[in-house]
Amino acid sequence: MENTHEKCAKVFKAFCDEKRLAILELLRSGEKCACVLIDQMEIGQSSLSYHMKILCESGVVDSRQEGKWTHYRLSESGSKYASELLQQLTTPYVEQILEKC
Amino acid sequence: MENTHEKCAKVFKAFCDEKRLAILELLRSGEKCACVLIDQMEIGQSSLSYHMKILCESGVVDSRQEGKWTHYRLSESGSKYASELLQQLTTPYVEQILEKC
DNA sequence: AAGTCATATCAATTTTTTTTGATGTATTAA
DNA sequence: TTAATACATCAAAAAAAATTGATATGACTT
Repeated sequence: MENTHEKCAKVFKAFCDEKRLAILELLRSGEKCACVLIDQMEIGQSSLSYHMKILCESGVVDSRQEGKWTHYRLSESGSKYASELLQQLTTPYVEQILEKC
Repeated sequence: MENTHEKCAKVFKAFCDEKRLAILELLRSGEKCACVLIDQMEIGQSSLSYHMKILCESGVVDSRQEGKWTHYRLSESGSKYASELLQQLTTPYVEQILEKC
């Protein structure tokens, strides 16, 4: 049960950091390889790798290996999942009031 | 522009921590005062206060003072805003391809 | 096979977040 | 007016996250 919150928190880690938001913004315009992201983000190589891992673990980003390059892109299914989760987390839960017969 | 990411990240801080997710879950069943949350969360008073501040700053939670009590509840407008933001952040941006005449 | 390139991972350090205990401030109760 | 309650805020400590530099790995190149 508490593990649920841990997994859930992991999804939103993608969005709670400025740099990761900037990366997501770059990915909105299409798949990018790590080297391009490093250039555009002005960030160290291992630092980018760290953030990409968090983004992939959130499910919001997918990666694809092509030779020595790694390409990253937004995951449609992951985004949909995050969106549904957010919805669920913020929707009031109304206890069913049982009417007397 | 970069300030945008900072503000945006703030919204999702509400959801990237296990304890805050647990608090949100409690609030789904209706407004609660701090003392009730402290009881149910098994958390220190100042620690709860800290988390409630983050939740309120995210806009997802509203607070209401009543005498010496502070009541917290989910904000419908804040939740909607978070949801729209998430949508925007994960929607591919397709550059308009101008067709030749 | 040896060298180079793209990236992941590791350990150490720095920075940020969270917790804790103490203190301050209203508000209500006696 | 004194005491108690409910909470915010502060400063110090602890814990977690992020950055950095070094090293490792696996693919292409020569």
